[in-house]
This record gives sequence, C-alpha cells and structure tokens, in this order.
Amino acid sequence: MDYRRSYVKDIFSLAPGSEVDAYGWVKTRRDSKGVSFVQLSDGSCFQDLQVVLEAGAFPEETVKQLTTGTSVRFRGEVVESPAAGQAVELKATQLEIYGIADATTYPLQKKGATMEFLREISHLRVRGNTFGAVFRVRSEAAYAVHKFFHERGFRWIHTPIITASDCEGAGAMFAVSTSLEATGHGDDAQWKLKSADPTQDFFGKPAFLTVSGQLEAETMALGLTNVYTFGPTFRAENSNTARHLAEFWMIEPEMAFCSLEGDMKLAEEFLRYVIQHLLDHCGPDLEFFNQRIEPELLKTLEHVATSSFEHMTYTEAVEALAASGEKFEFPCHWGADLQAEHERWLTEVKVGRPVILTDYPKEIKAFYMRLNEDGKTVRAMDVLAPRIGEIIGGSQREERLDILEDRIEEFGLPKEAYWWYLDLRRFGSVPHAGFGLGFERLLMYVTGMKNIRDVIPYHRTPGSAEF
RNA sequence: UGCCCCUUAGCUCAGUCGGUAGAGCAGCUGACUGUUAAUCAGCGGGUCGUUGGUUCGAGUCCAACAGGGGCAGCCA
Repeated sequence: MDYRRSYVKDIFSLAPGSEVDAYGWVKTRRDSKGVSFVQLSDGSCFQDLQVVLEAGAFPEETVKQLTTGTSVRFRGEVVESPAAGQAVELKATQLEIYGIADATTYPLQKKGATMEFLREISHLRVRGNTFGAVFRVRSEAAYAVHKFFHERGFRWIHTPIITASDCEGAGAMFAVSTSLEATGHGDDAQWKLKSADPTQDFFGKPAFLTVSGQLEAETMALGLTNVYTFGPTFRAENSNTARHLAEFWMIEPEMAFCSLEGDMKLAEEFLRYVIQHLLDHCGPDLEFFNQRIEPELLKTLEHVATSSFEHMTYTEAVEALAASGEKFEFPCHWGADLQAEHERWLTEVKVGRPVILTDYPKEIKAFYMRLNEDGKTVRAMDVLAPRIGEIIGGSQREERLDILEDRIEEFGLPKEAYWWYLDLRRFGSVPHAGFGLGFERLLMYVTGMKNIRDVIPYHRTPGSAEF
C-alpha cells in the first residue's frame, strides 16, 4: 500500500461514472430492505461519503460487520445521488474490511457524547465530527500563521525549548534534570535523587523548559529584523481553568525598528488574516461549529475579519469600568490588574469585539517593557477577546541600557544573568517590539470550543498527562 | 492553590420523603426498496465511582479517597 494521495474530499468533485477506492472509517450504517447506507469518513473534510450497498451486492454477515469505527476500503462507482444531503455517492462494488470495531465495546456512538467523556478517550475522539473539525482547523490555522509571516518577510526562528536561565519571568517552570531517576511503575513509582548538586546535573546548572522564547527572539530580531517563533511552551503554574495548559503552543513575533503602534497593527492584521484564511478554507467545519458549538461564531468571525479593533489605554479602561455602574466582585482601581470580570465587561458588554488595551502601570507588567515619559506606565498591550479574555500580550521593549538596568534592579532580578540580553542594548540597540499569542486560545476563539483542552490533541494540565 | 458541583446500563440522563432500579440512544432479533441522528415492533443489559459510617433498611444521609467538571487567581 502506498500513502494516500486522494481522499474522500476529492471524491465529491469526481464526475459521475468514475471508478474509485474510498478508504476510511465507518461513522454509521443505516439498513433498509435490500439496501444499506454507510457514512464513510477519512477526516479529509467535514462531509462523510455516503456509500450505497445494494441488495445482494455483499453477504449479509459482511455488511453487519460495518459498524461504527470499522476501517474499510470500498471500491465503486461515483453516481449522482437521488436523495437530498449529498450531490454524489459511491455505489460499492468491492469491500475490504481492515479492522472491525466491536459495537458493544467501541466507546464512540453516533449520538452525541459530552466533551468531558470524549476528552477521556482523546485517542478516539478525532474520528468524530467535532474533533475532526477542530484538528482540521488547527492544522489550517497553523499554516495560515506561517503564511502570514512569510508573506511579510518574517523569518521563522527556533528558540530553545530547554533553557538554563530561570529569568524569563513569565511563570513557574518545569525543571529539566537527569538527577532524578524513576523507580517502579504506576502508583508505586518513586523518584530517587541521584545528586542534589546542580553542577553534577546534565547541564552543570539548573535547567528548565522554556516559558517564552521572547528574550532569545529579541536577539534574533536584532539581526534578522523581523522574526517569529511558533513552538511549544511550558508553564508549571497550578492553573485549573478552561483556558490554561501546562504545555501549549505560542507564536511570538519580534520586530526591530518597530514601536508599540506597529506591534498593535501587526497583532490586528495577524488575527484578521488567520480568521479570513479559515473562513476561506474551513467553511464546512466553521459552519458546524456555528450550528453545534457557538451560535454567534460565524457572525463574530466575519465581523472581526473586516473591522478594526477598539483601542483604549489602561487608564481609559479603568475609567470606563468605574463609570459602568456594574457591580463587580472586585472593584477596579488604577494600579490593579484587571480581573477576568473586567475584561469580560470591556470586550463583551462595552465593545462587543476584540479590544486592545495599552500603557499599563509598570508595576503590573514585565521588567523589559519600555517605560513611558510619565514614568508610571509602560508600552504594553493586551488584546482581549470576548469569551477568551487575553489572547495576545505584547509590548515595545526597553531599548535604553540605563533604564533597563534600573528596571532589572527594581524587580530584584540578577543583572549578571541578563548579560547577553543587556548586550543587545550595548551594541546597536534599536526600538523593537513584539507579542506572544497563545495558539490554543486563538483556536478557542475561531472554533467556539469552550475548553482549551479540547483544541489540542492531548492536553497537559495539573494532574493530567494521559496518552 | 482556594471555593463549589458531578459520578446510576456501552453513551446521555431520570430516580420524589431513606423501602432493593428507569427512559432515550447504542447492541441483539425481526419488519420496511433510498436512508440522512432513518423509522416501527420485540429482547438482553446494573457490585448505583471506591472504602468506611449512620440506619431495621442507603442510589438517596455523613466522612475519606479516586476520577471528572465549573468559577477565581497566575497567564498566552
């Protein structure tokens, strides 16, 4: 057998009379007197191929084996379908079963299951409508990300996944070590510490999984001008919410000779581009999400793809919240970080679409963000989206050596560890900016899926690393 | 990490006041020349998450544990 070069999706555009093989998994079978209908899917598109098994064409025992989940090849003739629901169907003349799926034990049924149940059978859920659509959209979105940056002259760079600097400052980190040895299996497994001395460890010092490629991306931008990362990122926070993962994919563009204004422009163009690409290339999948997952989805995406985002400063947002008359659980005041309820009000009630907030108090943002003239705020921006909250966080970076050194000191960070980061400001420093975008959060936004664990094949969250 | 909720048939769920268990779908048997979550008739299917407690009696009340989920914080 060769790898597949044609798929179920291609069969729909074949001329009636064509003879083809259709490979895939049975989604359902309907029997009538003398005729059976099989819905066949190979994941290549949302629509199933209807395969018609006419009376006497195959032994009854064989047809009965075609239960949900069975893998099969049909050979047959493409014919115009006399019934509604599909333009063409396959009149089967040959049938080969690769692997049966016992209907009494196969967990997927044709009727809907809950997302929570499907998550527990993540290895099988991709065969269903919802997750087939999710992972087609995920793939297409990833392609659109690369296409967007490539068309604008950005270089895709690969920043390290293992980092020995614990100073990225974006959250709790997973240690990477060969000093620990696992003994036993399952519930009996134990860690054995071979050495507590980091100098005896693999890298000769403590090492971690990256929480952000930003600092390294900055070094690459100050040579290649426009770069982006797109890769896995790890946070060891004990976050138990529908929008946090311990392992997720992040996109981080970084631009030299660019201010926060350019950064915001890129963020907006980027989101609109990806959404438009998906509207153009994933129509049936998005249509399904619109019908079954999120009723306002298509309306929202079409609106976002064609209209500009609302811009507000943090200070304006705080004023709007104060004047809103809403009863918030946590009242908001200047200097405090916005709570989820505040973000929701801004995006869902006040604006009704994504909003970009800028110029946050320096105390609640990272040390590397460029200090404003007022000495109180920094050139930060967050893109907040309805339903999702923060989807992008970015800033113009502090390019002035003396101020950056002061900021590192204010944060109580070890200056020596940043020697190479500070070198960027010593040698040919330049205004530059960038942002980080959580790929899975973007996918939640474009699919309407409610839990981030359902837009990645196998989620890693506290207490959960199955598969 | 804090607060809260859930766990009953393969799946989705009912189960009243504590009195020994129900439906739909799936499966099986049959009916129906073309269905689209096909339809119709019949049949089988349960250690009520686990352990302990209260009680004459626990799916139901209590506790611990396990698994799943929601909200919040941390963030992308």
